[in-house]
Amino acid sequence: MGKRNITLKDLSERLGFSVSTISRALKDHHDISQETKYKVQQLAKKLNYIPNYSAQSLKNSQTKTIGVIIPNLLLDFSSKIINGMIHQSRKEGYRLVISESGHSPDLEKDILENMIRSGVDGILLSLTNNTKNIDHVLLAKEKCPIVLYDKVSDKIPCTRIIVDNETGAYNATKHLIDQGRKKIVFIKGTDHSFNAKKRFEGYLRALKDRQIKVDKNLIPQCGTVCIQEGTKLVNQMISKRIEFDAIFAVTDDVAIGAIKALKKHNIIIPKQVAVVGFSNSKSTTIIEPNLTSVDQPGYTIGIKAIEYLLKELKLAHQTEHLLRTTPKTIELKTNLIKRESS
Amino acid sequence: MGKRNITLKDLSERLGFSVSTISRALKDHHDISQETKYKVQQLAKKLNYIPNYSAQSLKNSQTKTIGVIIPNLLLDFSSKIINGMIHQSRKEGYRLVISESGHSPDLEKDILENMIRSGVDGILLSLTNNTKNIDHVLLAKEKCPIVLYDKVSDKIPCTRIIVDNETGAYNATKHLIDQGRKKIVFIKGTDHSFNAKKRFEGYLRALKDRQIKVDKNLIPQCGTVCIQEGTKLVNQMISKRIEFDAIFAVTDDVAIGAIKALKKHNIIIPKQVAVVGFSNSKSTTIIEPNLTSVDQPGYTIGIKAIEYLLKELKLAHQTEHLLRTTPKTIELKTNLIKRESS
DNA sequence: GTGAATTATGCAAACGATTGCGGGACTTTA
DNA sequence: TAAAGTCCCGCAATCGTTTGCATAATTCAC
Repeated sequence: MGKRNITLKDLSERLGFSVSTISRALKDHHDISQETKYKVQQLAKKLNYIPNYSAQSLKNSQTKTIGVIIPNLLLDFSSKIINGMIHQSRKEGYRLVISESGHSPDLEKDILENMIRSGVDGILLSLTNNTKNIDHVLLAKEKCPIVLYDKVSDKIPCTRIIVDNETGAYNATKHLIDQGRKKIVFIKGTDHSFNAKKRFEGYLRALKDRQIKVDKNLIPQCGTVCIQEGTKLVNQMISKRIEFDAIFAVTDDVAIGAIKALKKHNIIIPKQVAVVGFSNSKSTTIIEPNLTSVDQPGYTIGIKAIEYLLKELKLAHQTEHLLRTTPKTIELKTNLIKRESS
Repeated sequence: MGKRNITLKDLSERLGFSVSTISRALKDHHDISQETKYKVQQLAKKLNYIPNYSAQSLKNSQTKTIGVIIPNLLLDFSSKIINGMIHQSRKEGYRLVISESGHSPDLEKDILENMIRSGVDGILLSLTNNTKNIDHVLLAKEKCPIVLYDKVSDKIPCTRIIVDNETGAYNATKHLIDQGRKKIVFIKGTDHSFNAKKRFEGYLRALKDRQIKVDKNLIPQCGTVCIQEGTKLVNQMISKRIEFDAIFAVTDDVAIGAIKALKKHNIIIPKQVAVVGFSNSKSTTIIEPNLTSVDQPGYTIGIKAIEYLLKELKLAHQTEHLLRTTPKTIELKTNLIKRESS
């Protein structure tokens, strides 16, 4: 602004070449002579020519932008994922348009539609905890490639980038069992969360492996997944005089809430009760005792999500239409970080 | 895309109207008869017509997207800011392209240029802690409106959205003084950080107001601003047998590091030493004792940043060129949250 | 020295939407 | 009945870039 941006036409007028020659010269087309290329490229540099993105998008019908939908940005884990996406997309020459659904399915739907209207080449989607109806996703999928990450659903036939929640939870539980813990509480997440379900399955498998029988009293369930809820549930168990020697919580926040409750009742961690969380968020090293937790490779999720989406974009671009590749599921390994709480 | 997107031309062919009539009918132009409008709008809805963003951008020479550059996403405060931006921009019909500079001036410069190439209408910029040379920003400012937020510089003549760091620090320090604390440590941030400087000034003013003289021994300085650094500095002071009865840290992380050091030395908080941080991050309620901290309205910063940038965009659009409005500085109030640590 | 191949460039349509201008059909006014 | 006004609508240019095709100039082979 100030003054208008330089265009191909400007260059063409200054140099006496046609616009098409300028265009080709700038992209080193073999039809153009070295001399001409040189002149054009020099002038372009001198005048700081910047190709008009919109015009290119219009012509090439690709916007080089990727939409990202995330339920909650205010989590360490989310930031890590976004970070990976930012870095990888930058490397690949794509822009990222990021929006937050705040765990509202309606907003999710709206954002999805909006992104498609505003012309993104593809979308990275992590579902709301409350997304039950998935029609809007299926519909969106008809218009542009979608890759699911972290919070996924097996009802949506898209490539999925997730962590191996089941094995992560299995290892965490086994870690507790190996210490001789027998009465291991599992604080469950909400019911229709894919991840929460997998973590529960991991817990169950570990118990089964070691022939510990499942005690429903030891498996309270969160309404919302947060610190307060962890505290509340553990308080309840204590006041019901339910006995336990370990707690594995579906989430770090819940685990931290649990720790707070235990400390309030002067229960010694990890001597009397060991605690393990899930996510390895920053808080794990701030709470005392430091919380053992299952680390999820958020940054890598971000990277992979971009990678796989771009693969699909390239395929779609070659074949000139959305193809129904059999969706893959990429499961990333978790890593149990042992700390003072266990 | 399976099948091509519907265009105005498609509608025009189906209905027998010209493309221009279709265009006008869709935007409720008064030149078009009710009947025609109805027909067009019906068919558009039925076929799910989506105007081509790139074409509109090209024609209107505005992309309806805003670039956001942030030094570090992995902070509660950053997430809050981004959140505010996301919500406000959405409300105003703008998209957000977000990138992270990782506190690298080179990357900052590169991202800035890239955003301008890729055609954003305006940019929201929070500077790197290491940005000394600001030429790239001034240069970018010639091409598109920039609003600075949070980490700003007074050398750049742009509108600034910041919190009132000085008053925040002043109040925090006064709070400590009011409790009878006399030997108040201030753990300083890096030297050329605008915010850190202001916080230090607030600290100094409070001391001056209460006629406490400044003791350089009580003002250690961070290399990098993090937990470890806080611990290290406090450990040093203790081993040097420097006496103090309160610590005000430039950042929550530093304050948390300080608390860890104090606890390790069995110093009772807040009885022997009170601690106050800055930012009111999530960790403040996880560390024990809970940390008193200066709350910064991150979400509001995000909102305001978008608001003021859009104001400038509208002005620029009216006057058809970048105008040098005298840049305003919007200072948002902070709020001291008192907790157990003081 | 003629035809073919190569090299370098320009023409013009296309991408999809917007908009100033012009004009036909119809109604109103004097 | 002629002039003026109103209402609807289409033509065509435009935004900046890309690209298939045509064309002109030059070179090569025989």
